[in-house]
This record gives sequence, C-alpha cells and structure tokens, in this order.
Amino acid sequence: MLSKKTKYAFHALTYLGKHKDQGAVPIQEISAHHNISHKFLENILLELKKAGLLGSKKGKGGGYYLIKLPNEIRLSKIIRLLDGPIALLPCVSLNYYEPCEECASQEKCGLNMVMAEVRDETLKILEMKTLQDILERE
Amino acid sequence: MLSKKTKYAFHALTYLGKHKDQGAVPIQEISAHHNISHKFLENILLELKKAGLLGSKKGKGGGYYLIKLPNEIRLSKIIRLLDGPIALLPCVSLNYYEPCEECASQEKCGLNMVMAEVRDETLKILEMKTLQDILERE
DNA sequence: CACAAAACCTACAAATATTATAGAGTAAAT
DNA sequence: ATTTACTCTATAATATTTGTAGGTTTTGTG
Repeated sequence: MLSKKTKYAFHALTYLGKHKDQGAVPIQEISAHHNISHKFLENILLELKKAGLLGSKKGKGGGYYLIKLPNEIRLSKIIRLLDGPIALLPCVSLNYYEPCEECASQEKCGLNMVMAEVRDETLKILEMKTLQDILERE
Repeated sequence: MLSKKTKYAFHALTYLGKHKDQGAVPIQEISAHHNISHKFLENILLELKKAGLLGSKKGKGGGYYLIKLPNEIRLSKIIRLLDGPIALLPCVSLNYYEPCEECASQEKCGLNMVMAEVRDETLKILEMKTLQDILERE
C-alpha cells in the first residue's frame, strides 16, 4: 500500500494538472478541495518541488505549479520519492538496495530471483503510467 | 515492500518445500538456518497453518510441513495473508476495500481508475508466481 | 510413568515509521 | 505596512511492526 503522503501527492499533482492554466495554485486550495491537512500537504509539496517536479511562487497570488508535462511524470518516480522502494524486498531493490540477512548466498536464493522478476514486471507498469493517465480518466 | 513477517514466511515455506520428504520440520531448524527469531517465526507458522497452508505435529519429532503442492501456493496468497492488501490504495483493494476520504466521487476519480489498472496488472504477476517458482530457482 | 521436545496460545514490550502540528522565517504583492 | 503564501526545522501523537515472555498442551521415548 502507498502511504497517505504518496496518495496526497497524487491528489495534489492531479489537481495541479487540472488547473495548470490558472498559474500558481496555493496549498490552501488543494488541501481544502481534498480534505487534506494543510500543514501536512505543505511538507509534501516542498518535497515534490525539491525533486524538480513543481515550481513555486511566494507571496500573494503565489502557490505551486507543474514544471513538467503530465506525461513526463511517472508513477514510479512519485512512489520512489515519497514511499521509497518499489521492489518487495530490499535485496532486489534497484534504488534502495540492502543485502539480505537471512540468506547465505544471494546468488543462489530462489526468493531473490523470483522477487527480482516481480520487480521488473511491476516497474514496467509503474514506469509506463504517468500523471497524464490519471488526468485523462477524470 | 513486504514486511519481515512476510519475508520470513517465504523463507520458511521455501525451506519446508525443499525438505518435504523429511516429514515434519521443527521451527528451530528453520529459524536457525535463516537466522530468524524462533518465537517470531512461531507466530508466523501458526498463521500459515490456520490459513490451511501448513500441517503440524506436536511433541517430540514434530514440526511443520506443507499440505499443499508448491505450485498451488501463490505469492499473492501469502502476501495478502500476512501483509494485507496488494492494491496500492484502499479504494481499489479487492480484499481490503475502504472508501476514499479525499474524493467526492470514486467513480470519477482518475487516480482510482489508474490504480485499479495497476492492481490488475500486479495481480497477474503475483497470482501466476508460486512457491514452485522459488524452489525451481534454488 | 517421567521426561524432553515441540507446537499452541495470549499478552505485552520495544522499536520504528507514519501522520500531523507548531512556530518562526522569507518573499512578494498591493 | 500588511497580508498572503511558501520555506524550514523540530517535535508531538499515533499506528504498525517486530520481537519477547511465559505458560499450556501434545507426543514420543526410555
């Protein structure tokens, strides 16, 4: 399951995608529309900005806006950013790898191999789907 | 990511699969071989038994053993049992559904639809792979 | 029968992660 | 000057995960 943080991020990105003609959108507007804690969403949007997905404008009339096209924002990117690994086990994670502590040899571990296959299949899905797919279905 | 509980369950099932000719295997043997806390594993195996995957025998010479064929034990089953939902959001979970609190209408929610598609693709993988796949690669 | 081995069961403790809040700063518009 | 809204860091509250404790029941064996 995704954390609420990641779920909120998707809601916010979707909202920003739908309102990308209106320029900067204040956090307040998004949090009110989706019943999300303003302060919590604040942290999330800041992370998305630091990751290069959003731009922001301070002061009156300010807010956040997408600085990438919706079809360039992959689900995998958002999930990795806020939730961490997509792989089911640390020993098959591409971005958050950690060696297994229960196995004598990772090379001979059937679980490791199967989970690596699962990871590859999962990534195919999550790298193909983008924010655009969400927007198209609204 | 899977919880350690689920990961340990996979290790234990694999071990039992590899030693299915030797009859009942005591927890001690599995926990020692994989460096897993005996007591923690105890709880896990008990759950797997209650779910109908394992049989057990008490007393001296006792232990656990598979009561299903490895190719009948799907990854999806183990994950759902110990970790819960496979879907990325509660509002698209087949087995652990909960309505979304941020959306006015689930039927018009693009995120919901995309995540339902992701769930379907993920399930294709996790329902296809079984304990047998792990055993074959050892 | 006594004893040891091993599953069964319930509760709880410790550690970690998630979710949320607080409050002080900085920048911009009017 | 004032209001609006992002920036930043710290911390509190809550939930979940991970692990432990301690007993009970069952079974095989000498």
